[in-house]
Amino acid sequence: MPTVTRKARLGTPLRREFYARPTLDVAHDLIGKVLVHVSAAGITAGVIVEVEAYIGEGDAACHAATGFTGRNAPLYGPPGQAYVYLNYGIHYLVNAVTEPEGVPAAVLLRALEPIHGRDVMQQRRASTPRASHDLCRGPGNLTRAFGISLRHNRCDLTSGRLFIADWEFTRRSHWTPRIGIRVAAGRRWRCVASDSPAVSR
DNA sequence: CGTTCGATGCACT
DNA sequence: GTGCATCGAACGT
Repeated sequence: MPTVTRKARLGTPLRREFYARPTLDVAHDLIGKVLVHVSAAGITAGVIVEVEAYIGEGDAACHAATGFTGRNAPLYGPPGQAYVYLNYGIHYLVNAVTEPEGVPAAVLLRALEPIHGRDVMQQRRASTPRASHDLCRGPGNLTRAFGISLRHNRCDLTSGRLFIADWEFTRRSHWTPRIGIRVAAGRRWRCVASDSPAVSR
């Protein structure tokens, strides 16, 4: 079965030390890694090709810009856990928390290249058939394709059914300004795989 | 091509 | 009450 083959080729989940580093380093190194979700509907996996960094209370676009609140509490928690929230009342967005515990920062996952479970993604996306590179393009689209919701908030990405693992290929990447935000848009904290057809816009 | 705009929930002011 | 780290349909050119 392809399932077994793919799983066997996946590395083990990235360890907590990977996330307990400067956020820009983590963001850069997440390009080319693989997000995996083992769910009842099936296994989905995709190569991370677009991310954005949100760093600290001094970053006006970071949810921690107004200090500790109930919603942004995960940002202050241990690195390597997921921060999931509902955006525009419609879309779930998933982040990987970074930096040592107490430093509110995270990397937003914005796009993936599907490598397994495209049929499951397609079903979750509903509507019309989509090209592979469209299934997980955009932060709201990828959570939908992966079945990620508020249930995954604060879940541990270094163990369990939702995790990020090494992958056998590395990707060339470059930095651009963050997109879709209304403040602090000048910072070039968006990292994309340079040759990917699955990135935004 | 391009731009506008409605849907929709909730944290925060 | 306001404003989103969005998406896609519906327009206009």
